[in-house]
Amino acid sequence: MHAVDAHPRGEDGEQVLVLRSVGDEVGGARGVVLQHLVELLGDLPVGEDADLRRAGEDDDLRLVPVPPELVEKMHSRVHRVRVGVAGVGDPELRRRLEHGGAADDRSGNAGLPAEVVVTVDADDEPHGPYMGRRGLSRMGSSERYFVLASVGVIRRAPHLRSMPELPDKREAFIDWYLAVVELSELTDKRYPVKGMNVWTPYGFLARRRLDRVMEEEIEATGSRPVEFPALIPETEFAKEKEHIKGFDAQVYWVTRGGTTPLDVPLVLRPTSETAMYPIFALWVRSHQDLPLNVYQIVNTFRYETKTTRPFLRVREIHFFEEHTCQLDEARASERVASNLAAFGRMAARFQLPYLAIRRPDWDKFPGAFYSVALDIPVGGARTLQIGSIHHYRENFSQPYGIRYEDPTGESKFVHQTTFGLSERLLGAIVAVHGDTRGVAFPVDIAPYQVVVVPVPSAKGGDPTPFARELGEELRRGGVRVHLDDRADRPGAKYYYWESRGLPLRLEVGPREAEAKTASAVSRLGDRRTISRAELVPGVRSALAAYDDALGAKARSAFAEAFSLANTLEELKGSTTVRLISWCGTPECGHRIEEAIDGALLGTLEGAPPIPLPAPGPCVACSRTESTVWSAAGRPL
RNA sequence: GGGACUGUGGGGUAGCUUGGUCCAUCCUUCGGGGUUCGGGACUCCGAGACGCCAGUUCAAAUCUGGCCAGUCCCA
Repeated sequence: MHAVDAHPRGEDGEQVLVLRSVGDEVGGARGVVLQHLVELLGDLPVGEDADLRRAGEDDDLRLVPVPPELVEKMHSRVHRVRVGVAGVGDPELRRRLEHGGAADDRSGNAGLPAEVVVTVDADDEPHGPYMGRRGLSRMGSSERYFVLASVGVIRRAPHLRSMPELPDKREAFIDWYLAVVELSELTDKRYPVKGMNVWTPYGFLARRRLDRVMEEEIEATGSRPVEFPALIPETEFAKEKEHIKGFDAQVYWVTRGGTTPLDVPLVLRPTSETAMYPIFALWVRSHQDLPLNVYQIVNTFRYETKTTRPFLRVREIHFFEEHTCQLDEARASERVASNLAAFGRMAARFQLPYLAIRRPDWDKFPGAFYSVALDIPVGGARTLQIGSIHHYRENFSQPYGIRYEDPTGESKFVHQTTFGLSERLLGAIVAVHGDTRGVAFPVDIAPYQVVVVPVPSAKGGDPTPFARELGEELRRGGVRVHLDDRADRPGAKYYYWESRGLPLRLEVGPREAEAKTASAVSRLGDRRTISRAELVPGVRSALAAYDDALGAKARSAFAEAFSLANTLEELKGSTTVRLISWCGTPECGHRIEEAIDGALLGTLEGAPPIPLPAPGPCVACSRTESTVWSAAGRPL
C-alpha cells in the first residue's frame, strides 16, 4: 500500500481508497462515479483529488476486468498496476468492490458510461508527480472509460514527499535538457518571440564568464575587439553570391524607417562578413597592415524555421566572431591552426572534450573555401556543432575589394579566415556536464564558485556571522562567492545550488564555527574539511580537484560516444557517433549520410577521440586509396 | 512548402470525447504568520489560469469557424 499525502479527510494510518486522475475517460460522470464508490464503500473513507460534494446522481457502476493491453499501457507510467480488485488485500473492501453496485438504470443523464473500468493499484510506492507532457492524462487514451483507483494508507510523513524528477538524460535527452535549463534558471524562455529568450541574472553571469574566456584566449593570439553595426545594406550583403544564397532564407529585413520605405533595405546581420568587409577594404592598404585580426561579440539574427531550443538553436544569437585578413593562403591556414589551438585552450577551461572536423564540401559555410567545425557528441549518435573556423581564401576579398600592395609593389587580394562561437557553448556545458541533479559548471564558468550555507540550530547557536566571515575572506582572496542566508532549510539549499551547477559549497554549522573549519562539498559529491587558517588555498585546491574530476568524467563519456563502423550496413541504427574510413567522394559521402540517416560530419583534424588504426577501405565503395578517418552522426 | 496534433494560474496538470457537478482539480510555486533548521520540514492564512475574436446555445474551458502561438512528422 502506498502512502497518501496528507488528505484532509483522513487520519494518520487510516486505510482509504483513493481515486486518482480520472484520465481520459469518465467525462462529466466523474462525480457520479465517485458517489457510487462512496456508497459502495460505506463508511470507509474515500480520498480523492476531486470534490465529493459534487457527486449526486444515482447511476449504475459496474466493475469490470481491465483488458491486458490497457494494463500494459499503464504499466509504463504507473507502478505495478494490478488488474481489477485483485490487489486489494482487505477482504471487506474487496467484497464491497465486487458486489456493491446495484443495477438501477433510471438515469436521465445520457452522458454516463455504461461501464467503468476501475483498476486498483496496491503497490508500495508513492505516486510521484508527473512532469512534462507525458502525464497520466495520456494513459489509456484508447479506452473509453477509465478510473484509476488505489488503495493506500494515509500517512503524514514528510519523508515521503516526492519531488519532481528530471527526465532521463540518456533516454530523453532533449526533455532532460529543457527541464534542466528551466530548473537552473539560466534563461527565461517565455519571451513572446520564438527563439528569443531572456538572459536571467544567473544566466547572464555564466554567459559573461564564457565571453571573458573567449576574449582572453583570442586576445592572447593578437586579436583585437571591434564592433560593427547590426544593419547591413542589401547592396553590400548581396556581393558574395554563395554567401547570400546560404543565408537568404534566414535573414530578417528592415524595410521601413518609421512609415517611410527604405530606398535600400537593410538586413539584420546573420553574421558580419558583409558588414565588416567593405570597411576592411578601407583599412587594408599595404602588407604592413596585415595581418588584420579582429573579433567582436555581438548579437546576430537568424530566422530559424526549425524548432528553437534555449542556447542550442535561437534566433537572436550571442555570437563571437573573429575575422582576419592574411597575406596569403598559407598564412590564412596558419591562422586556422592558431584558432584551433585557441579553441583548445578555451575548451580546456570549459572541461569540454570536442572533435575538430573538416566539413565536406557540401556542408561548408556559405562562401568558404573550407570549414573546420567543432563538434561534441550529445548522446546516442547525436552531435552538436559548437563552433567553426573557416578559410575563405579570396572568396570575399575579391567581391569586397580587400587588397594590399606587397613589398614588390604588386596589388594582391588578402586571404581571410573567420572563427565563430556562440551561446551554444553554454548549452554544451549544460549538456555535457549536467546530470540527474541539474547543471554542473566548470570552475571558470560558474557564476558563483563557492556558496557558503550557514546551518543554524536551536541548541548550537547561529553560525551565520562565522559564515559571513568566511565569505568575506574568500572574496578578498579572489573567489566568486555568495552567502546563502535565506530562511530555507539547509537541505533545500543544497538541492537548489546543485541544480544550478555550483562547484563547491561550504557548510558552516555550529560544529564548524566551534572548530574554525568549513565542510566543503563539491558538485560531484566530494567532501572535505577546510580549516579557517587555510581557507583560500584550501578552497582553491578543492575547486581544482573538482574541475579535474569534472573533466575526467566528461572525457570518459566522450570516448564512449564513438565507435568504428566498417560497412554501410553497420551505420544503420547507430547508437554512437561513428568513425569511418571515407574515400572523400561526394557519392560515397551521400551514401554514408543515407545509411546513418544523418550527416557525414567530415574528416578528423588533429587527435582522434579514440585510438585509431590506419584508415581502411571506404565504407561505401571499398576503395583503399586516399581514404581518411571521418565521423558520421545525427546533428541535433 | 505539405500533413497531424496541442494551447487551462509562474511551472506541471485534471476537467473537454457526451455543454450544466466548475465562482475550474491536484502538485509545485509565490506572499505573510508561527514553529523549525547537519540532505528537498511542518502548520495556519492568502495569491494566482480556461491563447485571441466571432458564432451556436437557456447555458461554453468543453461544440463550430477564423486568427495567433507552439509541437511533431514529411519535403
